[in-house]
This record gives sequence, structure tokens and C-alpha cells, in this order.
Amino acid sequence: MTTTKFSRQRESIKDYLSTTKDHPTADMVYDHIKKIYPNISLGTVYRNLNFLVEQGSIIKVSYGNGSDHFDGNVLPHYHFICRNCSAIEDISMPKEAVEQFLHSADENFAGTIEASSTYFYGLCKKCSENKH
Amino acid sequence: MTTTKFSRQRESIKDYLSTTKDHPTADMVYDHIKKIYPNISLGTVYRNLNFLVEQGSIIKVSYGNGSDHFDGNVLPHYHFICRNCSAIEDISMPKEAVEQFLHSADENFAGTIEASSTYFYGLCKKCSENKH
DNA sequence: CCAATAACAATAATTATTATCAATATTACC
DNA sequence: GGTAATATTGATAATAATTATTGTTATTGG
Repeated sequence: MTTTKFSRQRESIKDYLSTTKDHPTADMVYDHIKKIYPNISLGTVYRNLNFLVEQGSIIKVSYGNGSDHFDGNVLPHYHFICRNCSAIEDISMPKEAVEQFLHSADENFAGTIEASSTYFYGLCKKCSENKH
Repeated sequence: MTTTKFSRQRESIKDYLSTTKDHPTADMVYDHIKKIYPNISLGTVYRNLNFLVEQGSIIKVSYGNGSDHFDGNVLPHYHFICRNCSAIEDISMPKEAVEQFLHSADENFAGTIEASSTYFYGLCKKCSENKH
């Protein structure tokens, strides 16, 4: 079997994602980690992001338009994407609402539902205030 | 203003998507339409798929892994992606369940929620039966 | 400390999609 | 119906995002 070795670059990426509330893309992570390890390469960032997603330490947020984003918050929560400024924000929902929704899906489907991901779209607070 | 002219290629793409229950990618649409218009180009397929999405005649299904898929069913419904065979299937949910879920999201968010998209993951009927 | 090898940096390759442009098809008008 | 105007096409080049390759470096078990 193949063992996982420690890597300061990977650790740094994980740390960054666990402390920021942004939902950076691979490129944004790259820009940030470069300040600490100036000769890290973008490929290493991608490799480690995929590794960490695989491992369950971070979450990949992909909502269709352009690049994937990454999130260090692995607790169950939902994402909102602003159609004006493209910012991604978290939405936490009461457990009951989520359970009911999943239950309803399960009732209407023949196979086995194991997980789900929901993206909400609209205008964030700032943008909806500035729109008039 | 710019008027929209008829195009047999576009019509053919729309027809195909409205009659299939698959959720083909641009490439799969291309392969199908080529049987009817052998010298259609992939660019034309992309161009028309985007046009039809814009127009609201079809829906784009993008759940992160690889290519976008397209769906001729524009009635409100949800999508399930099998983690084993990658098939995409439809799930329709009772209106109340959806409304309650959206309402709950709205209550927990400061901005304005206008739309949402949910993907369910797991094993489809066939795969969950074959797994043991 | 050192050999084995996981992880690295640099970069090439791939995949999915969009843009460009001359040729063709569709439509409005006579 | 014929023709001018132009939307759409097919072919292909370009771009964006991500993954694979390769020789070098860092980590770790013995």
C-alpha cells in the first residue's frame, strides 16, 4: 500500500481554507500560498485540493459557471451565489427543513439517495441594497 | 434589433432534447445530430445549445464533474446523478416540499433568493440492485 | 544518516468551451 | 419568384481550467 507523507504545502492549503470565509478558486488559493511558498506551482495546488476533497477535509463548490471553488467548512451547509457580484456565501438551514426535503426526494426516487447539494441564486444583501 | 432566423440544425437539436429522457452532453448531442446533418460542426451545437438555454427552451445541467449536460424538460424537477454509472435521472418533488425548503432558505439568508438548483447523489435503481 | 519513495516545480497535454470568419441559408421586400 | 440583407453555418483557431508527465527535492522508516 502507499502511505501519505506530510507536506508543508498541503498543510498550508488546508490551513488557509479552514480560516477563510471566502470560497476561493484553485487560482486564488495559488495566489495566497505563493506568499508563503513563493515557488509552489499551480499543479501542486490542484493536486492537493483534489487530495483534500478526496480525503473529506475540504469541499468542492462547483455551480457551473467557470472555475470550481473550495470550502474548508465541511459541516453541512448550503451555498448562495450572487448573480450580480458572483460572491459565494454560506446559508445554514434548520435540520428539520433539510431532512424533510431529503425525505421527500427519497420518496420520489427508486434508487438510493446518499447525498445532495443545493445552490441558491439571487442577490446578496449588499447588491440588493445597491440596486435602487 | 436582431431577429432570429429559423435553422434546421437548431430545430433538430431542440427536437432531440425534447424526445430523449437522457441528459446528453454537447458532444453526445453532436454525435446524434450528425446522423441527420452529417456536416454539422460541434461549434454549431454549442452555439445552439446556449441559444436554447438563453431562450428557456432547454435547461443546462452542470453538477461539477466534467461536461455540462442538457435537458429538454423545462418543467420544474430535480436531478439525480448515480455515483456508479453516472446516469442522470429526473426526480419530481411535491410542490409543498420545494416551497418549504425555499422558504426556510429565505428565512436564513439576508439577501434575495431568486432560484435554486439541487443535485442528488447516490445509486440508481439498477446499480443499487446489482451491488449485492 | 541514508535509502526508498511521496511530493514537488516546471511544463506539456488534455478537455471543454468560446470566438473568428468566409461561405451558405433564410427571410423581407420588390 | 428574384434578389438584397443578414442570421447562421462549418471549419478552425483560441482560450480557460484542469490533469498528466518528468526530473528534482523533501520526508520518513530502518
